[in-house]
Amino acid sequence: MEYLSSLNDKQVKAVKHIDGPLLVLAGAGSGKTRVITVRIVHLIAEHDVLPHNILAVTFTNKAAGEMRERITAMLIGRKLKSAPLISTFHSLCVRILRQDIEELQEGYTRSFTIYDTDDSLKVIKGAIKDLGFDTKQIAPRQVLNAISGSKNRGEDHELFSSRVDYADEKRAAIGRIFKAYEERLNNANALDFDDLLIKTVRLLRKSPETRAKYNDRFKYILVDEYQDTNPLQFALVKYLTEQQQNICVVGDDAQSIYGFRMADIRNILDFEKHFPNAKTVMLEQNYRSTQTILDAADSVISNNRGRKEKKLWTDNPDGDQLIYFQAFDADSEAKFVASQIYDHRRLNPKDKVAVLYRTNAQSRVFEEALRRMRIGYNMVGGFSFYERAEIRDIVAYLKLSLNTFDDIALSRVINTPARGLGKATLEELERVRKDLDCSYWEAIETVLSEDFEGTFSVTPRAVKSLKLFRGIVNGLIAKIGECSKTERPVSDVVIAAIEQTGYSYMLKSDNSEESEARLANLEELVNAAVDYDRQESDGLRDFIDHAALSSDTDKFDRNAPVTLMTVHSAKGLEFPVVFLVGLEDGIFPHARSINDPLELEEERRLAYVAITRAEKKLFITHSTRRRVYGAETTAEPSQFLNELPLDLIKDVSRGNSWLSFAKSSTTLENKRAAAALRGETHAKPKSTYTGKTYNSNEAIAEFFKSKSGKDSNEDRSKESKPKKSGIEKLREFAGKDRKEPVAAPAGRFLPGAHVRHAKYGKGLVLRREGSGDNVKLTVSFPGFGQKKLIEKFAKLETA
DNA sequence: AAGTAAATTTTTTTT
DNA sequence: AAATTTACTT
Repeated sequence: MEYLSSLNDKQVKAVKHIDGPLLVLAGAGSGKTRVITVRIVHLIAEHDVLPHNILAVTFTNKAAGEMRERITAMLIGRKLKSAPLISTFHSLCVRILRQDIEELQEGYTRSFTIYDTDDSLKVIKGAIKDLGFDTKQIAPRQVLNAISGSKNRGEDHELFSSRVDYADEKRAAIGRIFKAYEERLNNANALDFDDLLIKTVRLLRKSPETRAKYNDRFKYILVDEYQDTNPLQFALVKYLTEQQQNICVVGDDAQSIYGFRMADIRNILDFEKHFPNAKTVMLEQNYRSTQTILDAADSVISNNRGRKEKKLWTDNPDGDQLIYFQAFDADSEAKFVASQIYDHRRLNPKDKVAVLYRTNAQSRVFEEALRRMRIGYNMVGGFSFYERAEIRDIVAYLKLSLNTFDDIALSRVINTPARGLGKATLEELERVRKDLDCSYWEAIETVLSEDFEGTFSVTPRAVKSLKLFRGIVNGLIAKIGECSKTERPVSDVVIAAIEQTGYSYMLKSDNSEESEARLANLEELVNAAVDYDRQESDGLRDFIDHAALSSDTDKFDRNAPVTLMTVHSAKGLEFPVVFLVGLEDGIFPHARSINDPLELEEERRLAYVAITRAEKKLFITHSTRRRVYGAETTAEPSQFLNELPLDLIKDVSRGNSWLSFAKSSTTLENKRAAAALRGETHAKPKSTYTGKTYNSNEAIAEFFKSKSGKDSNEDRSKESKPKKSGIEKLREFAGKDRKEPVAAPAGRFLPGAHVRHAKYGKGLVLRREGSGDNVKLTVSFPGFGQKKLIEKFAKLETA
């Protein structure tokens, strides 16, 4: 049991708890993955549990892969007949459904197709058109979000529609689209990502036998990142552990960052309620970061109201200060990051570096800067291999061959490569499909069948093309059958799909560089297929499932010197050096979250996750100018910067920065103001607040008021979740405020104007009240918060 | 029917 | 600014 010696007492406690529910509340960097992996090894080695009977569930393939690797390494040398199943929620569901979905009797067969987000959007677009709506009035993306949200809360389209207020036309429309969407998926024998969970839960609910079967199979279940489970995932866990109750969940409420996917933090907070007799272990010793980094993280997260008090501590040294850089624009920010990486790696070549940003769109400038300095990097997320058009085309051929009801796959490839099937033919086909209420494939069969010759308005040329297309797909179907018993059931079919569809001919006859790159990509697909065949091959279907469920996130390479990724993707990872970039209001926290206190708290947890990724060095940067949709805008420093302990930060900006102002402003007045905003009577002695933190109702009220002047034309009323009435009122208030005409003489400081103040420096005018000599201005000074000034006395200058 | 030019939209975060 | 969709020419 030497593997136990490397654990602390609490960790050992978690590992040694065998039977019954166990909750491990594990702070950032407290060795949570270690506990899970050692626990699994312990179950096998000491308690003779068959690996086959163990299930560990994670959220990402990346996490699953990592865990699998570690466990395999620890179990090396033991002769085991089976391996524990380590899987994401989604692939677990696919595994169950591929076996038992027919029990559900909802018309689905085992050869169902998985629709990814892109496919779903296409279905929605089709449904919108079919119902006579316009995609301009109803954004498909918005519909998908509404549908997905509803599904993840465990609601179906009927429940959705029953909740429609008749005055709300848009919601009523979405309800109808929802229904049509479900019908289309059902007809196509297709499941979207959410359906994978829904159908599995429904199956387990419906069939006690199936439930018993999996309870029997999975005697010990572990769930990682439990704070990110949504109601469906919770239900799944509940059913799977119904009999044996051997459930171990690990998570940290402070790191719950998937609220937008309906993750419910209460799942972890109420674990003891959901699973009586649960034992709880708290892991609070951090092994990862320096004290300074932990202080910074704690200082930020302590601004959240809804959280379990947890005190993370470490034996690690204080370490370096945080390094702060304010850039002039996004390019100079990237340049700074690249040169710092260069310098750091010259002295510490072994240190892995991560650049973390809020949104994928930010990655570009960093890629360019790193390339310019010839620093090798690895980017996670963004554009996945399987998202490339040529890969998707070939995969679509394969999906269609496995399931000819897959309308989306069919419409993707019917004229790819071009074979002379144009708009007219496709429209005729669509009509036939609608009239007969069948799939495209059946429509093609009908159009081509001799019984109906002359019935349809298709040109002879089109008939020829359709026959060609049908021949190709039938050829592939035959090929799949032939190859299924051979040594190469996947790669031979993939090669056939590339060759027989005319795809490789198309790319080869076009001698552009792009075509060559695409051919190379297809070769990579073949390589992946060959690899798949070489491993214990589960056949073509699994290969395709894998393509659907893998996002490039799991392509994370721990050996890459520099990794670029979103903060979300970085969860669960750690790096000696971390750059947290783009700390600006509107980016981090994201503009979409700024108006909702709960979403803002999630952004703060996200910031907490970002900070706690760092082991030794943390760089934080922001830029004063940034392009949004190609237009240059000025950017305010992130409100989270205000929440950091400023005395732990070293400013390396050129010239005067937001931080230099913030640091010099430690007047009593500001401290009092900050304390009052937090609803405290006395400022904490340790506090270094200088500005406003937006976490009290008053502050939020002021925030709304101030924003009203800024983007006055924006319609932000639509499709908002039910919120606290107080917030609604504030919005209304902000709305009224907005309409008030601002009758100020020209040349004065109107809302939106950039001004300079002798003491506070640059600021933005948010509000203007009164007239004549009594004009009062509300001005936001980065680092000082908002100030009310009498225009006459303030001696403001235009900046 | 296919290729090109013009217009329009896009950005949260992920399986 | 880039990518996607639509409109227009051949």
